[in-house]
Amino acid sequence: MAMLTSTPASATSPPGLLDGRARILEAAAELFRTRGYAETSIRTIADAVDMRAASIYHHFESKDALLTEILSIGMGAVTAAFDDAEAAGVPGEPGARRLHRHVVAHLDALFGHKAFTAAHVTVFPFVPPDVRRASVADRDQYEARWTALLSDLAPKLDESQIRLVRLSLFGVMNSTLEWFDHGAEGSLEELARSFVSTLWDGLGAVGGGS
Amino acid sequence: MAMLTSTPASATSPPGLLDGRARILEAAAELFRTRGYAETSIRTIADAVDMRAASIYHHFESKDALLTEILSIGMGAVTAAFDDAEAAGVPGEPGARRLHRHVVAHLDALFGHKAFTAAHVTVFPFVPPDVRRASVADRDQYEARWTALLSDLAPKLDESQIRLVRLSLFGVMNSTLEWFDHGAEGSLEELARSFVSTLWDGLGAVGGGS
DNA sequence: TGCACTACCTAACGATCGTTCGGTAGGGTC
DNA sequence: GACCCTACCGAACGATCGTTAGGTAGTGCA
Repeated sequence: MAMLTSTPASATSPPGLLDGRARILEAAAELFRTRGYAETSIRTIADAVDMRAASIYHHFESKDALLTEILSIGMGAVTAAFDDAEAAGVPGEPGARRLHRHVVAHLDALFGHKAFTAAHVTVFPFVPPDVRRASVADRDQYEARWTALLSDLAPKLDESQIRLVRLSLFGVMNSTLEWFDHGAEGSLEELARSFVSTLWDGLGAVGGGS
Repeated sequence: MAMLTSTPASATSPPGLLDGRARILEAAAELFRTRGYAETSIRTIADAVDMRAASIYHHFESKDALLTEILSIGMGAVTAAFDDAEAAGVPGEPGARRLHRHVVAHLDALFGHKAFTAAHVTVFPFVPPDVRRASVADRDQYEARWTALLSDLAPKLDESQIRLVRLSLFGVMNSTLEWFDHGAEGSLEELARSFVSTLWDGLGAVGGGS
C-alpha cells in the first residue's frame, strides 16, 4: 500500500501540514471523485494546490500514475480496516455481530478516506486499461476476504450464492458514498446497524408488512 | 419520454432496420456506458455507425443533447416498467410478491435497455450540470414511485427509514449492471427472487448462520 | 564559495477535442 | 426541368488536453 507521504516529509516540512506530493494526491482524488477522471485536467489539479501544471510532473510520472496511486491508497485503507475488524473479533460471537463490525469497518474506511476509496466506486469502470490492471490484484485480495467471511457466516449458501450476497452487499455499501451525508445524517454505526438488521432479519420482520 | 425513432422513419427506411438517428443513439449509449462520457469522442461514435463526425450534428444539436436524450430514454424505460408492474397487481396480494414484481420490472428494464439505463448509473455523476438539470425531474418522478411503494409495503418505517431502504435497494439493483451476466448467469426472475427473499426474510433465516 | 538537490516555474509541443462551414448526392414534388 | 429537403461529407476552426524542455530560487553540505 502506498502511503500519503512517500518521503520522510515531516522532517523537512512543518508537522501537521501536508507536503506538495500529499496535497496533490488529496486534491486530485477529490476532483476525480466529484468530476471524474477524464473530466479533470492536470491544470485543474494544479490550480487546486496553487501550482502550475508542469509541477505535477515533478511528483508523478503521469496522470495515470497519479490515479494508480490514489486507487492503491484507497484499497489499502479498506483492506487494513477489514483486517483490524477481524482481529477485534471474539470466538463464538454471533454472526450478525461479526458482520456488523465488518460493515462498520468498510463504511468507516469508505468515508474516512472518501476521496481515495470513492475512486474505486466511481471512476474505476472508466480508467485506462493499464491503470485497471495495476489495481486488480489489490481488489481481488479484498474481495477474497469478504468471500471467506460470508462463507463463514452463511455456510448453507453455495459459492454462487455467496458471490451474489457479496456483490449485493458491496452494491449497497458503496452506493452510500452517493447519498449518505456523513456527519449531518447520523453515524455510520447506525447506518451499518440498519443494513445488518435488514439483511439479517429481513424487511418483513422489521417493516411490519403483510 | 423520447422515442428511439423521432420521425416516422419506417415509412422511408427499411422496416426492422434503425435509421441513422436511432443507430447513433444506440451506439453512443453503449460507448458512454462502457467507456464513459468524456472518454468517448464524437468521432468514436461516428466510427461506430460508419459516419463522419460532422454527420452527428445533423441529428443532434450537441454531444450534451445526445446524452440528454439517452438519459431520457433510459428513465422512460424504467418508469414505464414500474407502471406496468403496478397495473399487473391484484388487491390484497402479499407484500413480498408485489415487491418481487417491481424488482423484476426494474431489472428487466435495466437489462432490456442496458445502454440507456446504465447511463444513469455510471455516467450520471459526471455529466455536465446542464445535462443533469434536464434529467432530475424524470429521476425524481421515478424515485417518488418507489417511495410510495415501499411506504405501502413497510408501514412501520418512518420517512427516513424508507429513504434508506429505497436507496439501498437501488444500490443493489443498479450494481447488478456491473456484475450480472444476463443470459449466461441465469434469469432476472431468479436474481430478483434471491434479492427479495434475502431482503424480506433475512440472511439469518436463509443462510443458516448462528 | 561552490556544488548538488528539491521544488517549483514559463513556454511550448503535437494531439485531440467539440463544433461549424460550405458543400454534394439522391429522392420527392410540382 | 426546377426546386427543395434529407442525409451525409471534407476541411477546417479555436480551445484544451497531457506532456516535455529548460530555467530559477532556495536549501543543505563540503
